[in-house]
Amino acid sequence: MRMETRRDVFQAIADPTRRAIIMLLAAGSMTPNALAEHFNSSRQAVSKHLQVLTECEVLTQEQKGREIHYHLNSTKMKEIEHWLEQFKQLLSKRFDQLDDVLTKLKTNKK
Amino acid sequence: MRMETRRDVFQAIADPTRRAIIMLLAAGSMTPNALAEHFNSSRQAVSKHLQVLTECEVLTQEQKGREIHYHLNSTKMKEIEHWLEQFKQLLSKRFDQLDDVLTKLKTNKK
DNA sequence: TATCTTTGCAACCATTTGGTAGCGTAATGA
DNA sequence: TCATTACGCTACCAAATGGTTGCAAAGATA
Repeated sequence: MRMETRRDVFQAIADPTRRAIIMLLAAGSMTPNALAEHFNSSRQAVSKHLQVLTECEVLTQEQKGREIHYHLNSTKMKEIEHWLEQFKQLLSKRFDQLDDVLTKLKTNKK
Repeated sequence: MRMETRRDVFQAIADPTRRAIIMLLAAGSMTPNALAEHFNSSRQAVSKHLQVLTECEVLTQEQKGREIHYHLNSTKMKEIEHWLEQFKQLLSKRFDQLDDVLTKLKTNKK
């Protein structure tokens, strides 16, 4: 029973196709059709992923006539970076504590 | 029509509860019951997440009597880091190209 | 030994996901 | 003007997800 649809960067990068789309858009903005050509999946399938990515605010749309150009909002990706940073800090803290324990054992042995 | 169950680090961190579990385990190994106390969800729900995380090889189990201690395989997290690194490189490349264009425009104006 | 505790596992359920097919609309181009 | 193209949107489908309840196994404890 999920309360609400979770739409965050972490969900954005959960799907391999979406990760590929992000990578392609990191190289430059593209239209759905141009993107779809890079995949086996249909235009609609890619379009759905683009929708998800837009909801996650990883992408922004720019209408140009009948074409829509999708741009990457690279700042959103920093959330992942930030989370990883916190994770690494927790890890290093743990190893610091382990160091403490080892140091104490040493001094006790003296 | 999904071909196979996707089980990778990216799917592991897609769920907020799983991200929290990873954070807790970054501080030190724990049993399912101890973990479940940190959440509103039931032991079984947490256990399911642990199962997913184990399948993703983000966690390893260690049986100690009737208790099971879950440990973090922090090396798996490097996959995320690696992906982010690639992403950033692509981004910077794009900006380099933009720089090229700007430089050329400058020289043309001369 | 009998009982409690920790845990995995299977069954089940509602919702979400990733995908397809088809329709409507608006812009482009002959 | 008429055909084509690019796209969003809806409806639909099978599989996956996140969650629950209940049960069984095996270790701890009295």
